[in-house]
Amino acid sequence: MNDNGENGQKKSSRRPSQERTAQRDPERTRAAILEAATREFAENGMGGARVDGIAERAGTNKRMLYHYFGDKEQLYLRVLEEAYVGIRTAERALHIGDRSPEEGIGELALFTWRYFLQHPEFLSLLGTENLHRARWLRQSVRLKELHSHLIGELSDVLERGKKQGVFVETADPLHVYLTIASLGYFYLSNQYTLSTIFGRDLIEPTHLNAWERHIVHVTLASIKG
Amino acid sequence: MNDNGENGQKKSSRRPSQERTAQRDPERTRAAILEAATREFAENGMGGARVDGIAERAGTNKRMLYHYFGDKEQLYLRVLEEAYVGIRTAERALHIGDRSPEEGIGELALFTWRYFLQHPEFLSLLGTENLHRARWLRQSVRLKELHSHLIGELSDVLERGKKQGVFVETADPLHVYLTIASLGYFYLSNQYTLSTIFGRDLIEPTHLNAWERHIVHVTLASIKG
DNA sequence: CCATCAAGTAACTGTTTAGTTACCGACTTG
DNA sequence: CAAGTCGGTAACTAAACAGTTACTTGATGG
Repeated sequence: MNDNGENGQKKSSRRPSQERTAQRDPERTRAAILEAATREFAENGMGGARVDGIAERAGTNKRMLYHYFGDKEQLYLRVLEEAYVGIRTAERALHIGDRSPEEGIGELALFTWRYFLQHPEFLSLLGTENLHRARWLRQSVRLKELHSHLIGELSDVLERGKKQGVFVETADPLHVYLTIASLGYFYLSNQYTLSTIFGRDLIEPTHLNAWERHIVHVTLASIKG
Repeated sequence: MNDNGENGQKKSSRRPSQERTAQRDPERTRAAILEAATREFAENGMGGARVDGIAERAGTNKRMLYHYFGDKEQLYLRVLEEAYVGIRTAERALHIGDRSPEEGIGELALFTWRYFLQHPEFLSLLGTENLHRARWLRQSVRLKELHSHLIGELSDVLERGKKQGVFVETADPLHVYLTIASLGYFYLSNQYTLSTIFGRDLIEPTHLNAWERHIVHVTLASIKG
């Protein structure tokens, strides 16, 4: 298997790196398990996910999975944490405070919708976690502080809009965020039953674009003064 | 389903009565299994639900479950069908066309929110079914026709509102329904993760009432002309 | 150059699970 | 009342499952 034509270089001052460690690479194995687990949990939920399935997807075996992550539940929690870190990090990079209040809210709505669209596994993990009443999320120490920033930034934007008279005084940051997230989450996560019962393929680009515009419109219409 | 409410009365003048049939009552056993299955599937999803768990909740055993419903998957589909029939039946009884267009839409929004609030198992089943990409719902013959009525009625109300000049011309019946359902579904089905990450108990009556008003407000604000 | 330790494999274990079979007992009917 | 049917019970089976153990391989450093 090792037809790597490179010299077997040893004793370099640096850690054995990429090309050499095609066979043995703890970092990569670990990352592969995490990614495989994300897909397995997203596709099958906590009850339906199979440890063997994750190991196979990751191109390794159960022994490594238990070695790096303890057990199925701890692995699941890591997957969930990573998913939250992913969206909140990307969100922060938006800097919605740098624009006009209306543009800022519009940008947040657009970003959220597109992030949901590109990360169906995130929506799925949220659904699974809520089915279990946030049983694992509640145990997470890392995630609580991750979210105060979002509400804080959103709150600033709304305040500015209120002072400028473009937003109503009753506009609430949590309500605004929940509105944006609701409209994106439901449409995408329930697209399968909705498409079936209403006989319209919701994932078609035309409908997708119409709903994107709808989200921005509804969000702004609900707070405009 | 079987509208024969009482137990099967025979041509004999003396009917097998309550105390007699405490031991044997096919209708009740069947109904008990269906209700137990609804709870088990809602709480644990398809992958997490246990056939033994359903039998135990129903106060019977697996043999009866397989006798009446075939297997786990068919039982699940029956549960899902009944859940849809439940909401669509109650919805129909609203007769939103009997009021002014604005009141009609407002009533639909209120009804949907309150139904979701009182039937968390329905939301949970939807989530499970969508996790599996409507794999079982797609097989259902009964459910397709159930939903054309909703869109039809909603469409009439919107048309009337447009003619009266209270709704914008671009208002779309599916979008209106999706807006209402989105805002209710996300808030309730994701209440556990949301309450955790935002540190606010969303199920508290104060917040519940605020969100109810918000849904009606947002829905109408998005279509008012 | 060999002792050591970490990465990795694969077979195994005890338990849980969906689904089945053998049987029971009450009621109906010919 | 014999025979059959239907509602119901409980023990069983084969497969799947999460988690473990015994082992191999290969790099490193004394």
